[in-house]
Amino acid sequence: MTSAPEHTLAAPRRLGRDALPHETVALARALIGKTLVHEAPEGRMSVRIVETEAYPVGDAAGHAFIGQTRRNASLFRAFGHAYVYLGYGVSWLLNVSSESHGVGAGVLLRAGEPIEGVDIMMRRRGRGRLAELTSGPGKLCMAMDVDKRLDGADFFDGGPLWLGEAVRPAGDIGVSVRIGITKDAERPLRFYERGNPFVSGPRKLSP
DNA sequence: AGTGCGATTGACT
DNA sequence: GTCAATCGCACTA
Repeated sequence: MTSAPEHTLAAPRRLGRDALPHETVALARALIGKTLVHEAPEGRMSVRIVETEAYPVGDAAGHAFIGQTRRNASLFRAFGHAYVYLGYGVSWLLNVSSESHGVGAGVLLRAGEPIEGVDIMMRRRGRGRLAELTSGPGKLCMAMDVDKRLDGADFFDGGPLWLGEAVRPAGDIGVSVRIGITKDAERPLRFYERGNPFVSGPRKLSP
């Protein structure tokens, strides 16, 4: 054999806590192209992050804006913890806590490009098109088996949910307003990889 | 104890 | 394109 099996090409190394910027908006941008991995009981799944949204300190649209509560407590944990909550009573949504302990801010992971465990994710999502497997925050969590159990998990403590180096460098990064919010709606805090078919939302917002 | 509301999705016209 | 589903949580009383 002259070439390695495809799955070995896709295995990234774990990123350390200080390999990413702790400031919220910088983190949202830096996460584009990085790998999100979940080593779940049913198998290992990973995606290349292609869309994020920043919810910085003092942002009226952020869940931390009202202060720390039971629901948003994970946003106030140290940099690099998972904040998972149920949106619209229907979908789980995954964030990475940013800044430092006691400061409520985070980055929403909105979409990924499937890399490993595509068969597992397709099964979890039911029959559907590959283009819609992980092209939205709720779809991403459904596919990767992320739910309330992972709320508060540390991305950098060697656990099953972690962030890895980029399998392929990020391309041109677009910026737009965030999707589906009404407060502080005009702020350009959504980041996505231009031209990537797995980015969510209206084409209008992702030229 | 009751009320209102989403950082969404998928089904349907 | 429109719109209902669905429920944990924060808030009011």
